[in-house]
Amino acid sequence: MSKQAAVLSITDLNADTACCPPITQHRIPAETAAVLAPAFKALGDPVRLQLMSMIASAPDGEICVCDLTPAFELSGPTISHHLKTLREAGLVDSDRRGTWVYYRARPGIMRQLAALLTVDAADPAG
Amino acid sequence: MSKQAAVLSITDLNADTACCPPITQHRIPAETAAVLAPAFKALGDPVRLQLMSMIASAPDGEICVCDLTPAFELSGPTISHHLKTLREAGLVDSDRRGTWVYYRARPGIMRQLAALLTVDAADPAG
DNA sequence: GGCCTGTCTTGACGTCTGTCGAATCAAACA
DNA sequence: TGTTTGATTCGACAGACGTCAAGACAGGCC
Repeated sequence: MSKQAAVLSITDLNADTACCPPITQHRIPAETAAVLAPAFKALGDPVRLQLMSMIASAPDGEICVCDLTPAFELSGPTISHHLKTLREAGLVDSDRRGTWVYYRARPGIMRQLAALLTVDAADPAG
Repeated sequence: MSKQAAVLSITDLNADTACCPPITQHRIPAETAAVLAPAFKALGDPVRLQLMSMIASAPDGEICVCDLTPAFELSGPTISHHLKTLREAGLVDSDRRGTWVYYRARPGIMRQLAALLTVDAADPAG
């Protein structure tokens, strides 16, 4: 998969190297925006943001759905739906182990999003 | 404005000091998620993400709406609507100067969001 | 095998969002 | 003052989203 490809994918976003410079430095191409926006969108719901933080801050690097669901006053299917959204956005990975399903954060894409929002001290915007 | 207030506001998000540790370190409280999620949500649309990058990377730190609108194949009202969304999320500031309206990025909240997504090398998730 | 527990999928419903055309507001200029 | 140009607001509509109830599936235990 060449780095020069015009169209990015979730795979690229989870790579170790940054896919894009901060938005304070260059305008994002439409193709890049189309790939990155869903990730931000997935974090744009309070429930999913909390879910994401619970998963990302889990002591063992992963957390059981059975620990996530009771933390909200929402039905099981609703939590499952939100987790699916996070999964499809490439933010988390799931893994069934026996009866329970465990979720794990994907640090690569989180780094990409953080890098994109980086504000350099010397930026005009700063 | 005390730092211990349970409820945050957009003002807090634009402060220079970080309001919250990275989500890889602590679970986000519901109140914090409720304040931060709209900012991510605002960035969750490809058009708004491009608008934000055009504004944040503007050479003079600000950019005229008249330069933003022709960059998209969308009507003026639609661009105006997206800009309003970014404004209400606290991501940009607008400023009318004579005939034209200029938009400027608010680096404070961008830093907050970036800090929230920071993945430390020593994190279990990393 | 049969049952139970836990999770995910499906279908449905009300609400929110993105988009546009028309109207409105603000500033400059003749 | 009246006209022109630029940006926002209003009203409307199709499509997407968040939520739940009901059903289906996977795995463990008797």
